[in-house]
Amino acid sequence: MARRPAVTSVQIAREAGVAQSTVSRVLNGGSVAPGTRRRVLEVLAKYDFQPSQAARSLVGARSGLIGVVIRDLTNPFYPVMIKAMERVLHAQGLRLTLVTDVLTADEGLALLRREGVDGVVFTSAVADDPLAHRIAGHGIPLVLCHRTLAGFPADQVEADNVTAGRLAAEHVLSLGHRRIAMVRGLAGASTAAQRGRGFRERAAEAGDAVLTEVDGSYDYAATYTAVRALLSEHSPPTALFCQNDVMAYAALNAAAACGVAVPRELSVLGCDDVPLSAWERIDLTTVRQPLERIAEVGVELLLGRLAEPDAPYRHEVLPVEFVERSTTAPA
Amino acid sequence: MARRPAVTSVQIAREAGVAQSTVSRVLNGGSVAPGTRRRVLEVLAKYDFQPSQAARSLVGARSGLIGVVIRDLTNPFYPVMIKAMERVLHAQGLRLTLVTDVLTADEGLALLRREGVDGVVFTSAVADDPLAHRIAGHGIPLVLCHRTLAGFPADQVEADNVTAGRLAAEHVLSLGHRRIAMVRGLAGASTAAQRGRGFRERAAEAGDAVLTEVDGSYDYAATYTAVRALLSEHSPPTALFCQNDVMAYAALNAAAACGVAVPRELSVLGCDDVPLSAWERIDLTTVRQPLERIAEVGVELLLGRLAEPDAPYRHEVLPVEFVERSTTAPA
DNA sequence: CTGAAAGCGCTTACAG
DNA sequence: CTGAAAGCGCTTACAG
Repeated sequence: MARRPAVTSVQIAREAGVAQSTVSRVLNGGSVAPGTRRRVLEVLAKYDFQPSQAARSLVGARSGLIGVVIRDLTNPFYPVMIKAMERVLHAQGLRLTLVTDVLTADEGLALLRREGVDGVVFTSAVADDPLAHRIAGHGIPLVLCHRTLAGFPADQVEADNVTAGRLAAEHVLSLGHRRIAMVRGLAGASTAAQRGRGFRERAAEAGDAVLTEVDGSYDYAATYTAVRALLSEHSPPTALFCQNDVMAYAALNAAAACGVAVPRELSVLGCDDVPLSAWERIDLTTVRQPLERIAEVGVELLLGRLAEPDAPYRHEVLPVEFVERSTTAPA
Repeated sequence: MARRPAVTSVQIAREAGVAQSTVSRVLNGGSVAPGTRRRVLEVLAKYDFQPSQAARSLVGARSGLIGVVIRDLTNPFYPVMIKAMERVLHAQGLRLTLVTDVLTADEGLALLRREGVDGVVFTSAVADDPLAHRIAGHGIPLVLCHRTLAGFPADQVEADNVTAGRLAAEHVLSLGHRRIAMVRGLAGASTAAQRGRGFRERAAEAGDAVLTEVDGSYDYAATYTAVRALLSEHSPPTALFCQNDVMAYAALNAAAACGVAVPRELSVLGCDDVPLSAWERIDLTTVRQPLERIAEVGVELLLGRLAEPDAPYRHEVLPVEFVERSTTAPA
């Protein structure tokens, strides 16, 4: 079996002629005489010794494992975030365990508990999220990252999504569009609520804009269908704000399928600025949120929390930036 | 600390009035009298007990953890595979730990050993891969999945990549193209070698085709640059076969950047058929390999190996399928 | 600085 | 069917 380690700290100790606890000390940076340390290090190197994580986390105060809860790994958004988190965690000698939507909330929680994660970065919160509450209820430190929950007792980090929505509306209005539509993200997601609010408020300020809303739920297929229906109505909108990039891709493709020219007949805007959006074939006008930075801050907040469990909660709001590309044009 | 479980099997045992070993038996399906089992189950449910994985894998024969070695998570290829693997593993009560290119080979190996993985699904093999050899060298069962290594002592599963290359060449030739280019994948990757071979052989059979090759290393940026250079030569090719879809996207975007019309001036073909390729905005002619099936078979081979360590090695080759879309046209 | 010992929470023979 | 005990490989006080 692969499981049982080929060599344990006891054997290292024997060969180095010291006690097992001494091996443990050189491994964990305890006080050891230079000569002893050198001798142990040699044997350690000889066998390329790797201490068993299972034993370590069974006895130690920490497992060194951080749970990361995401939704759909195939949304190009998440790989970017995960990679950024992995980098920060790895620099601290920590590992990451992924909980995706392949698991139910119950299964995800059970997993995080069985694994004994030190904390959780939660990226997929929705209003009254049962999983977020239950994780916290089990006393597992967590931070809300990317999507937040008002009043939730935890550190939180998100983009300035209200401004993102306002910037999108601003652009659409300045191009002269007045028949406007918005594809909403997932009900209950703070990003959807905030982007929607910013867009609506700014659109209302114009006075003469007509805003239609349809549901996309941050889902490609649902959006594709919804936008095809929208575009075949009597007087379709001339501009369409999608609350994230993936829905904007669906809209772009739906428009192509309907023979609606972008941006000549329809302007399309997204929100996120995933790398894909900069491709010439897509070239999506969107609002950039600092994806990697959000992920990094999420992890940093969690590590800070683990270091100082009683510090006051922090809530970071990161700036967004409008990115004009070629899917938008004057009405 | 989150780490220390709120309730352990000893406490469950006490409350149920049985020995701790009895709790273990109902947890693991040992023989227990119906009445006793019911009583224990009740207490288990009352606390929603979750046994510590650390303790379990420390003492048990298996950790229940499978390592999955991939390269770049941001290649849309991998999320699809990982999701498929997660599903199969989850159905067996197993978990997955990801090793990506955020880690060096040394770090990846150390991680897999410390974690005590029961086995590894290796998807990123290159010729003489040091990591694959070293994993095997440590006695950790592994299967080569998606990319293979001739003569490597392990179960292997891959697509019929030689045929994939042939099908691509066949299509290009039948459209009348004779000035042809191929963007090669990563040197040392079996997929690149096989797809290249199939394409070259079939192209050679035409007798009058001129084939140029450039390096893309399965990398978006490298391919983008290489294709821009290629398209600005005196007599650029009229058809371009990219050994995977990501490189084809780079080619499509590079062509757009150069003002080269696809498919009128340049036909572009990929290989993989990632979901993205079906988008109207991309609509890439490509050769489909059964992504999810490859992932599933990879996991199944590994589980089979764990069940029967001495079975003869299996080598599965899964069929591919040509998918004509709109990025190719007659010369 | 270093060793002997306890103990983390389980699974697995071993008795009965 | 069930309990008592050993032991997995470590970390962490506790002595010396």
